Amino acid sequence: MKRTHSCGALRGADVGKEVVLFGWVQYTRDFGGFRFVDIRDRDGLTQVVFHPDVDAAAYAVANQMRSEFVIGVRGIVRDRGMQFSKKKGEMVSAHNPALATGEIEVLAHEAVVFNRSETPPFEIEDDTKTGEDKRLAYRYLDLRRPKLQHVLRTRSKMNQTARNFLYSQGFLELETPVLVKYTPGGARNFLVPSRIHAGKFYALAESPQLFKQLYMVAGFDKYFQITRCFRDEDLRIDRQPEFTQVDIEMSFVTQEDIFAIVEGLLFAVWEVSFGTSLRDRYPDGHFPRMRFDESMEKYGNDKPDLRFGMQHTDLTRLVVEHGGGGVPMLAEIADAYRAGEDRFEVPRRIVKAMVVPATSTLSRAEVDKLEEFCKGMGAKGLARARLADDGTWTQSPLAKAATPEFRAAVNAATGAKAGDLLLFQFGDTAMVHTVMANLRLHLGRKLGFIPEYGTKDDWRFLWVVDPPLFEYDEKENRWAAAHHAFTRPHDDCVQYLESDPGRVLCHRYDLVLNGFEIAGGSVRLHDPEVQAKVFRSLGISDDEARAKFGFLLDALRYGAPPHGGIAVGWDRVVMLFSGAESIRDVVAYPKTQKATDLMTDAPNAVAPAQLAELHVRVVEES
RNA sequence: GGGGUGGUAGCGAAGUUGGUUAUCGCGCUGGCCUGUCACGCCGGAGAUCGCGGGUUCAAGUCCCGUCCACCUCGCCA
Repeated sequence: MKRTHSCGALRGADVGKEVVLFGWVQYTRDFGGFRFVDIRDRDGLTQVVFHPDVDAAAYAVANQMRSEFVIGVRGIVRDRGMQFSKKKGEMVSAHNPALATGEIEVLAHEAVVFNRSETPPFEIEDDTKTGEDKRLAYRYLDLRRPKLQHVLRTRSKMNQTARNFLYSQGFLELETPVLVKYTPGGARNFLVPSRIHAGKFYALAESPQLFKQLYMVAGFDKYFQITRCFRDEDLRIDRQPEFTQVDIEMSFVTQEDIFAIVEGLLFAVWEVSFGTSLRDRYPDGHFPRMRFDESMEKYGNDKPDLRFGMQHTDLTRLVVEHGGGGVPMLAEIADAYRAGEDRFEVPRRIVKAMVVPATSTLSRAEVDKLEEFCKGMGAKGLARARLADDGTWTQSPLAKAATPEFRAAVNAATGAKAGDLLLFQFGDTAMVHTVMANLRLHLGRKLGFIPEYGTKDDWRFLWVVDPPLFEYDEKENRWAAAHHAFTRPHDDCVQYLESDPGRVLCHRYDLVLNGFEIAGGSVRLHDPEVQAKVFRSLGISDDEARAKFGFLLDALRYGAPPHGGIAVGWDRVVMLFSGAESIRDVVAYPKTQKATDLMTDAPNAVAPAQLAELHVRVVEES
């Protein structure tokens, strides 16, 4: 037998043809005298009829068939036609409109079982309720489900589209090493011991960052790569320890040129994923932009989900003006600002609020649960106030202390109306941002403004631009590079590099989609003088810089072109475009949240001899 | 490392204030059935209730510890 069609191919027009189908048994339905077998492959499902009057041998084979057996069938395509339904007592159409092949069936003249299957640990069907851990342990069975087949096929098409698009724009697909030198800072690296060099290690590349810049120095002008990156950090719903980036770097470009390429790329990929044009939503072909500081102020993070409102209001200045408004804990913050211990340019402590609309009634118990939710993220509590008709606050520990002037000012600043619920956070800036950002998302889901996962067919792309070059490391008590030390500062900020590092903005950009960062990059710093200033701000001496990044600094002195680039988090794009619940649903063989592989049981211990060869000794922790 | 949710036949779930044969659906299996398509009908097998301690006359249920999965903070330039 030689296969003639896939299991999703046959239609009414094929009636009368002799065909051969290969595939897996999806369901069997036995009627005593004859038997239906649904045969499945990656293309679809076809109903096969086995009847002893047509071929007794084939019918006998069919009686052996069970779920997931691998079979071959030769037979004639025929229209399902009208059939007498015993249940309904009349002639009815036997067509199945739910099935692409539902007009026809194959009347079997010959059948073969290529391989039997043990009863699978779970059924191969799309609306599976089987737990993810079970499915990961039998991933090869899970991947048989049409849903996952579809995701991986779409992913394949998206890869092809990305390649075609970037080739069409003059890019070269160039490779970079995975085994690289360890460089400190940034994400934790996986380390690979060297057998040849006792006591020395490679790192798995967390990104091709340095090598793609060296390609620019080497004159390749436009580089891209669909590449695997490795980071030994804790996992999340959108993070895997190994993940795929569409990595891009270009010479002689501005930020605008890079945006245009990524927009073009995503418009093209969107089209093959959805069969529609993103121009329906973004007619000029560009995504909107927001400054980093605006994003932080209104959304508490640098990846705002724009599908709903409930923006934050920064009340810090207002609190300072009102001397705390009568509330002791706020007065403490106000005093610190007035005494100059805190300053607005680089605030260490802030006060923020958000409004939960009156239409979204939250019970007292629910708000108490929200408070626990906040405490889990480091908040001391969750101050709240419900607005009465006259603007006074009820259900609030602040109600008595707050002065009427302060209360009115807060109501005005936040735009809160009668019945609305005000939620407050104050204290350490990073904590307040984290808590408020997650609170907003949590409420957004709880109140039904956004779904638990997926998009609800609402797509909000956004470039977040002009972030600070440095952020202050409270633990180390010094300035650190927010992205990396080779990001180009804004020209009008260079003057502050050494005097006031916190004010320096830079040419870094992230592309955000519905609250997920799907791409990030920067225009690189290629001016050695400015580079030296950046290192000085970071407290990195010339010697240190040379030890860490010597090869790159050398390269930049041999005629480095101005250049910049970006990396697209490909798994996240596939996840969002395919409506998957997590990144694991778009990675064929993913790791668990503890970075294990439930199917292969990686990572595992190895034999002492193997360790000895690598000059590695394992130390038992006490 | 912190906060949270869950773990009961192969799979998904129920299990009351602790009470003696641990329930249901799917799957599996035997039988019947000539138009189903998640076929239907009748019967059957299948569980050390994640694991280890403890309290109790008695623990799936209460307590302590621990493992696994998931969400999240920290972390992820």
